[in-house]
This record gives sequence, structure tokens and C-alpha cells, in this order.
Amino acid sequence: MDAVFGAVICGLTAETRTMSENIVAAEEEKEAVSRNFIEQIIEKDLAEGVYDKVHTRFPPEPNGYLHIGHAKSILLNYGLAEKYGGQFNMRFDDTNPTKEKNEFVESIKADVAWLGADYEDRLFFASNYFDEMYECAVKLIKKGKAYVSELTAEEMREYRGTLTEPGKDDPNRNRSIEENLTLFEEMKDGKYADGEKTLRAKIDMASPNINMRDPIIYRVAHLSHHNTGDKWCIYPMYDFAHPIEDAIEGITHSICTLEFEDHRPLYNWVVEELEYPHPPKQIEFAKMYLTNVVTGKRYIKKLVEDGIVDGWDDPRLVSIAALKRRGFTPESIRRFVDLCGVSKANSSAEYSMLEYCIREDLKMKKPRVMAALDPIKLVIDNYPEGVTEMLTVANNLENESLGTREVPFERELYIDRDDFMEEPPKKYFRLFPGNEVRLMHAYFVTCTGFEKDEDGNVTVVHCTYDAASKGGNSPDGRKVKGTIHWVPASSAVKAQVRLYENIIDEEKGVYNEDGSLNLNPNSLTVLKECRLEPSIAGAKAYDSFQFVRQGFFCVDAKDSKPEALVFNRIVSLKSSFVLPKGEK
RNA sequence: UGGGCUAUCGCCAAGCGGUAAGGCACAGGACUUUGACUCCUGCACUCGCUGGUUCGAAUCCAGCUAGCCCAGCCA
Repeated sequence: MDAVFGAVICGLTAETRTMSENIVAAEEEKEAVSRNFIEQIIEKDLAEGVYDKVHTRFPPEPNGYLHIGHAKSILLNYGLAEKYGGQFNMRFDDTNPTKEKNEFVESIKADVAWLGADYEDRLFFASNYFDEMYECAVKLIKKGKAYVSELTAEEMREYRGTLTEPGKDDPNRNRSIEENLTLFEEMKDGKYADGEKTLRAKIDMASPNINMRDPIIYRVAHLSHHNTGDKWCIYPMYDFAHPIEDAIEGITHSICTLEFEDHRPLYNWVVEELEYPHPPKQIEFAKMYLTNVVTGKRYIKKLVEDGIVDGWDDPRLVSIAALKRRGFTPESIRRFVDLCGVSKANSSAEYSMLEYCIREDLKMKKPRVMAALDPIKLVIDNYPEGVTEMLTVANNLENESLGTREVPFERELYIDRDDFMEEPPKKYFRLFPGNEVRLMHAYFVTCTGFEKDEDGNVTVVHCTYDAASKGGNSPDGRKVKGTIHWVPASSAVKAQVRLYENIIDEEKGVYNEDGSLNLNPNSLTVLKECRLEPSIAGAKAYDSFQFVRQGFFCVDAKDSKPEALVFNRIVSLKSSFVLPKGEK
């Protein structure tokens, strides 16, 4: 990289650096990370003076809720503006009132804000440009580049031709400019019914690219718009509106997904015919998919209707709202998007990558507390009755700044059912008759026996403790292989915990042969009798914790109440422990 | 049998003519008051296929193959 090029790039990332520092920084950066293809295009544009700034945007149609796939687009656009010292706009592409609702603009704004993509005061609506778009259409008509068509939808389809055959010219293709002007104005004035007339760009009916076969750029629709009300009864089509929106806002790099590649010639045609001095450049990238995840609106709607999920924000879904409710953090989503990268190859990321990202984000930040999800009682027979010791324990052994808390220890505790076995397999080093383990942060205990109910279920485990091992170490240097977590029986907080698995049965993929969803019947497990250590009592919505040896859990924002806590498992901890087959 | 795009490890993804980065996943091992974390180690003689150009090709050329997108008055 030559010096001039380096300086140009870095001058934009850190204005406070000196020129030479910039050059050095740029070179270090180059070695550290490779650039994705969009960054390469941007840097080339900047270096060649095609643009002297970077201005991106996120332009959703407000017709639904955002999901993890949108997060990539949001963060990509925002990240690019940030990286190159440019700006990022939020823009609602609301040119078709049939599907748009204010409810969605509000939810989208909330999701974008939550993700941390700050558009400052640059919130725009395509519908605010309708006057200007109308003028653009008139300009095209005056240039002889647009005409009013009277073809019905069906005729339009016939005239368009097919993938392999060229189309035919519209009978009205050579209408006079004056007549087109009059007709278009009449369309605007409401003289025609929906579908009666359209405005078409005059390009090339024989183009191998179907988008160029005189595309419709305005249609009549007597519909109330969520933003402009009844002011308009004609609305611009995406292909006409989008480039204008971008141009008006001074967007430099208009980033969209792959399916719009074929629309780029039309995008360029529009900005060229309209003679914008600094036309924006459309760049397409591959959408990100997550493997075995459902994002289709129809499918989610059905899941809600069938009562399989409790809404668009059910923690098993991957809408932004659902991820938030599940306990994912904006940081984890950003990291995930980052890890996935940007390319033009269709691909699908594994869910394990998302799991990795949330574990990484939470592990140092959250307190590590104890919880018995499937509790059974542990009685320390040689521990005095009526005595409670307050043990001071670190909230996070790897992060001292999280401080300490007090956990009461007493004769009767709850432990997790998994941590005791009457007849353990080999390599099981938790509690079983005769075995000694450490109660985390507390004492060594040795299992002396257990009780069962008439059904053969273990109800109580008995043990004795070594008073000298307080804190979890024996002065004689004795080692134990297992450390288990516990909760004081008398003061534990009762709570509900929801364990989630993928809503899709991963063995067989998302869809059944008949097109229905291939659901995992075990996607939700509700544990109602969980016992948590008392320190968790005041937990509020979205608070999250590591339940030691189990995973990360988040207070459910919808159903949790101070007196009846409800937790969602965000993600389990990794585990290399597997019970031999046939056990449990 | 039109046009556009894509093809590098199980999953993402660098690579831009000088002899295959990295991450996730996975498998071993060390450490461990979480069977977690952390730390080591291993994991593509090969880049969809076939030819060609070149001293040298994942990178250039040609031809194939496979996948995705396009025939809304949706975006």
C-alpha cells in the first residue's frame, strides 16, 4: 500500500492522528485484519476520489419485526459508517401502504437502538419524499423516458415476455409527452381506480434482464398511508423510489442483499436519468442465515396461533425481540455478525457460533451463582441443627471487580439431582455412597446414604462434613475430584426456570416434506421447583447470571414477578461430561 | 433452452500469480473450588470438475458441473 492511500484511509478513521501515525496505523491494521469486499470497494472509492465520505443507511419496510438476519444489515451499514468516519441513516422504505404499520416502525426503531446502531437525528421516511419523487417522475416523462400504460396486470405479464423470450412493446409506449403528463397528473388526482393505469419507465422490452423491460415505477392505490394518510393515491415502486431516496440523503454506498443484483442496472438507470451529481452506488452482499432457525412470517404467525410459542418474542425465536428476551446482549450479536463476515456466497451459520458469542460476552460480566434446578435434599448429619454460617464467596472468580456476596450454609441443603447417583458409572466423580466431594465454596462432604420414596426416586441424600475443610480445602492436602453446587434449604428462593432447545428438530432440518415445520417436541422444558441461592431474590427483568456448572440464565421480562421469579436459559455451559449410554 | 451471481476444512471466511490466515465446531492433553474458563496440540499436499497459459495457478484463460436469484401494479 502506498503512503498516500494509507493516509487517506486513516484520516477518516481517526482525525486526531498525525499523518505519519495514520500511515503506520493503517499498515498495522492491514496486517491484523483483512477487509471484506465492501470495505475494499469503499477504500478504493475513497482513494480514487469517487466519494470523499461514506454514508450508509438501513432501509427496512415497516412490515414486520426484525430478526437476526436484519441485524447483520444494520450492523454492517452502521459499522461501515463508523469505521470510515461517515454517517449512518435510519430510513423506513414505506412506499407500499398495504403492508406497513406504525407498530412496526416503532418496534424496528427499538430494535435498532438496542443493537446500538446510532443514527443520531437522521431518521427518515421514504414517504416524506413523495413530492420529490412525483417531480422526478414528471421529469422522466418530459424526457420521454416514462409513459402511462393502460395494460391490466394480466396483460402486463403477457407483454413482459418470459425468461427466454423478449417482451412486446406496450401499445401506449409512444404516447405523446403532453398526454403522458396529463394522464399522470390525473392518476395523482384520483381519476383512476387501482390497477387502471401505471407509469412505466421506457427502457427496453427486449432486455435479457426482465427488470429493464419497461418496469412500472408508479401505481395507483387508493389506500391510507401510515405516514402520509390520504394525501396520495399513487405510490412509487421500490425500483424507482429507492435510488431517489439514497440520492436525496447523500448515500454513497447503498448496501442491499443479493436478490437485488439484477435491479442494479435499473438503479443506475434511475440515478443517471435523474442526473444526480454524486450518484450512490449499490452493493449487494449475501444475507446471513442461521441453520435450523425459523424466520418466515407465515410460519411464526402459525406458531403463535397454534400456541406453540407465546409471541414474536418467544425466547426460542430469533427475532431481535426474542433474542433480547432470551438474554442475548447487543454485544453478543455484534460479535456474532462480526465473526460471520461479509461475502457474496450464500451461507448459513451454525447456532453454535451464536452460543459461543453470548458465552464469551457474559462469562466475565455476570455473577456466578448457585441454583438447584431439579433439587433433592442433602442432609449433613454431623452438622449442628439450627446453625447458619454466612459464607463470603466471590461473585466471579475471574473478575474480582464483581465483588463478593454472602451465602448461608446450614445442615440441610438442596443439590441437583444429577449430582448424586446411587450406582455411578465409571468416571462419575460427583456424589455417590462413600464418595467425598466439595460443596462449592463450603466444605468437603462424604456421602453416607440416601432415602427413596415408594417409586424408587431418591428424596434425600445423607452425608457428613469435614469441619476442617471450610472454604473448600482440606488442611491435610486431601483432594477431591468433584465440586458440586448447593443451595441452603431454609432460605433458598423458589423459581421457575425454562430450558430451551432449538424449536426445530435439527436431525431432520427445518421443513417436513409437506412444507410444515419440523418441530422439536422438547424445545421447552419448564422447571417449576427450582431453588436458587437467596442472593438472587431481587433479580429484575433482563438481569442475567451464570448458574454455576449449568449455564447462563436471564430473568424473563414478560412473566417474571418479584415474588415468583422466572428465568430463561440463554445458553448452557459447554460440557465434555457425558453419562455412558444406558445411564440416567 | 435468457440474464445475473456464487463455489476454498463439518460451518463461516481470508486469499487478488510465488507455493492454503483466522474463527466456530470437533478430538486429545495440561490446569482447575464450575466435567466451565484458560493454556497447549491436532484438524484442507489442497482450493467444484477438466483442460490450457506460466519456471510457478486457489488466484489468469477456456470448457464443463452444481447451487442461488429474476417473469409482483412487493420490498
